[in-house]
This record gives sequence, C-alpha cells and structure tokens, in this order.
Amino acid sequence: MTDATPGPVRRSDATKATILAAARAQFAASGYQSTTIRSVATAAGIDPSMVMRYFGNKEGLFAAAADFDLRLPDLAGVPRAGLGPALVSHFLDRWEGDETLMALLRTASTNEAAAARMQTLFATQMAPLIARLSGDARAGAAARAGLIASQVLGLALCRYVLKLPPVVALKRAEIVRRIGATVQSYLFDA
Amino acid sequence: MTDATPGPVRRSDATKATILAAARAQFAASGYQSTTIRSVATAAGIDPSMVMRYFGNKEGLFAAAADFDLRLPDLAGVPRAGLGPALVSHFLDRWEGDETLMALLRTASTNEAAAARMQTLFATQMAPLIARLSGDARAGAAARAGLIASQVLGLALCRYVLKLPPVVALKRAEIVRRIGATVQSYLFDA
DNA sequence: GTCTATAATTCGATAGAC
DNA sequence: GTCTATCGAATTATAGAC
Repeated sequence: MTDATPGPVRRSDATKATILAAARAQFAASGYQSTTIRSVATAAGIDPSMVMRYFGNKEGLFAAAADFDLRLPDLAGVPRAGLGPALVSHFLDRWEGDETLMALLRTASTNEAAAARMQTLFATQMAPLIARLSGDARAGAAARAGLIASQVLGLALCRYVLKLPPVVALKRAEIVRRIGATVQSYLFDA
Repeated sequence: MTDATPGPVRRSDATKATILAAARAQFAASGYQSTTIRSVATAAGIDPSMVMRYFGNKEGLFAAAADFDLRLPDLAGVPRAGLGPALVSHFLDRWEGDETLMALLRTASTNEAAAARMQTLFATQMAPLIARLSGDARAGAAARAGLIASQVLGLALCRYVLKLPPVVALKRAEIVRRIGATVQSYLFDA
C-alpha cells in the first residue's frame, strides 16, 4: 500500500486517535478510577507506554478524551413556544451520539478535575445560550440556566447512567414533550 | 466507669457504628473507589482488619453504609395543589441532613452494585408513593415517578455533587417553588 | 476483640533497547 | 516510533499472636 501524503508518514496520529477512542469508551463506561492506562492500551492494541508518551500521564489522557463541544444549535428559526422541546431534542441527540458526555458525567461524580471541567462547560457554552434565548437580565439568566441544567443532567443520569427502568422506558417523543415543557417554563416563567 | 447494661458489654456495636459513620463520610465525599478500608479505619481510629472482621470485605462495608430509608413523609394533610413543593422540601431536608444519600449518588455513577441499589430504592420507596399520590394507573404512575426522579436527582447532582455555582446560589424558597411546580406537573398533568 | 505481619495484586511511571 | 523490563507505591485480604 503506497502512501500519497506529502512529508513523513504520521502514523502517530492514527495511534493517538485509536487511543482516544478506547479511552473515551472506558471513561464513559467505568469513570476515572476504574479506567487504567493498561486497560486502555490493551483495548487499543498498543503498548501502555505509548499512552504515557502521547499524553504524559493519566490526567492528560482524560483531559484529551473529555475535550469536546456541546455543538449548541442555532435556534433562530424556532418559534419561541417550541424552544424548550427543541433544546431537549438536541441534548438527546448529543447524549446518544457521543459517549464523551457520559464519560464526563460519570467521572465528574468522583473526580475534582472533571467536576471543574463540567462547570466550565456549563459556564462557557450552556449559560450564554440560555441568556440569549430567555432574553433575561444576567442574574436571572444564570438561575434559569442552572434550573435547566438540573433537569437535563438529571435526565441523563437516570436514563443513561443509573438506567432507572421507567426512565429508560420513556419514549423519545414523551421526553421531548414533558421535559421540554419544564425547560420552557424555566426559560420564560417568573 | 461502671457498666449497667445487662449481659456482655457489646463494645463491638460502638466500634461498628464508628466505622459506619467514617465510611459514610468518605463514600459521600469521594465515591467507592477512592474510599479505602485503610483510610476508613484510620478515620475511625481503629485497625483496618477490624473493618474486614465486621463487614467481610469492601462491598459489605458499602452495603452496610448505604442502607437507609428515604423516610418519605405522610402527606395526607397536604392539599393536592401543594404536593409538589412539599415533596421537594422534604427531599432537600433529606439531602442536607444525611450524607448517606450523597454517598449513594456519588458511588452509583461508577459502581454497578450502587446503581442497582439506587434502582431498588426508587422502586420500593419512591415509585409507590408517587403512585399513591397521583392516583394514576400503574403504568402512568411509573412514568410520573421516573420524571420526578430525573428532576430531583438532577437537582442533587448539580447542587451537592457538581456544585454548579448558579444552582448552589439558588435560595431554598425558590427551589421549593420552581422545582416544586415541575414536580406538581409531573404528578398530575397529562 | 484487637492488632501485627505479610501475602498477592494491581497500577502509574521510568529507563532504555531496537 | 514502539516495545521490554522493572521500580515503587498502594490496595485488598488472610493468617495468626496476644
């Protein structure tokens, strides 16, 4: 197999991506402490020392694996009355399509660094969007964002982490409708 | 110091209680994996082998430390319109007065046994109460209980575990009012 | 009932050969 | 860039003296 890319063949990039994928999967499934450099390396089919070489230490590996974007959507075209359900629908997509979020949530319960990262994620991505949508003053917007976070994260916790049967059994449409109504209330009600 | 109790002096009971208190505190603060038998024993001022003697192994220690009662209140005298806020108020009391719940929540994210215990707690204590309060058919009541759990556990997660600043800053009265309204909706709305 | 000593693992991290 | 070998530390759990 010939290689047509110019310059040196950067095999390390592929290895890095493989390691990160394995790390994300294990952090999402077991949290920070149960995930070991050895087990990640085994899953990735490489030697444990490669993980150290690329990411320095276990903290560096987690930081690289938990780095991501909420990809909050542009909701300009959505009528005001449908913003709550639209937000819930978007979050369901993100939770189900990227295990990075679950890795962060699982880890944040027992790891200070992950909890801090969760705070940053909330402050830089979620809070500004809520402030813009609700059109509220800054102080009020922060409380609204906090209430919304409590409901959305609680849903993710019960459905994807704890797997409470009645929450797992909820149909997507019902979640969007009922939790969406709650988010709508937190966005605009006094 | 004389001992007036009949029968043998059960010093072991006091030791057991001391161990459990220390274990609960550490499980609540750090989760399952970070809590070690050694550190619990040190905090309790006894030898690590005593913990093994009384509880068999680490799992047994956690099971004993996380065994508790939600103490769900008798809400017979509460008018139907005030049930949501009354429930939220009660849960706030329980979360702030007993670190056992936080130990369970922190641990449930990364420990299968704790997650299973959380399911049992939900199914045996929370779901029946919701079914009774909502007066709904069994199937509908399960979904209502799940929705309420997602909001209440999400609040505890953001306020006591992740410590998101806007959620920590919320005054108790505002929590009871706004989250209470959500719970009320989940209890009775279609 | 309490403690000492230690066995048996497991993990993060380092040094260095190829 | 990849792997072998290994160190040092920490942990659960056991055996047994007092």
